[in-house]
Amino acid sequence: MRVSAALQRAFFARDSVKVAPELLGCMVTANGVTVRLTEVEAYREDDPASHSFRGETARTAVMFGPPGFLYVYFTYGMHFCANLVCGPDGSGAAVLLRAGEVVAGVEAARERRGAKVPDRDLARGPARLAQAMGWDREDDGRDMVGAVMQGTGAAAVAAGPRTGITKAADTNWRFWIPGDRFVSPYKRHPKAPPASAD
DNA sequence: AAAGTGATCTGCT
DNA sequence: GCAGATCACTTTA
Repeated sequence: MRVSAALQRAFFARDSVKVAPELLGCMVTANGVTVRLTEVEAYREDDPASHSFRGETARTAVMFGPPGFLYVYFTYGMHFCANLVCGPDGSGAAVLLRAGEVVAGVEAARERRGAKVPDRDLARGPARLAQAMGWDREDDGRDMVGAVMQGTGAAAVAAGPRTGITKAADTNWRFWIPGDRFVSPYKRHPKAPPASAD
């Protein structure tokens, strides 16, 4: 089952913090691989941890564009990560695709990730997921409406602090399917201030 | 715990 | 323009 392009665009046009948990359990297909999302994080313009926080730049242009497009960025000199752009056109919000279960195209995914990578690790981690999907800088700005399908959904959703960031390290905008094996381990950034104790 | 890697951003000139 | 810091990560210890 799939909804119309207009309805799906409207789905992404909402607040990324609302959209993120609803993406869990959804299927995303690209380049011969389909993943079921198990872990995502929300970012938006009023968020110090977001690339969009300091305004639009050449890199973040897609993030400030219309919703439903893919924002791909390159980091740490070797990794790509992928987001689904959210919010209305002109707002800098997106949902980072952090992990998923490869449910179709395992062979294609393993070809990109490496022959001896176990199924569990094919897309468990944002850069791993992007590599499994065959995404790189050329996919920045690609229209994802039609590539995202509602799956069986998530039986439950957990929320907690986002992984690997130094700013806004206690904002609970990471969402995952509790108990799912295809969720990456939480790692606080070594330079982030100690966790708040509430 | 820290290296590896390079684009990007900031804050100077 | 240019230097220095930073970085939504992965891998190997």
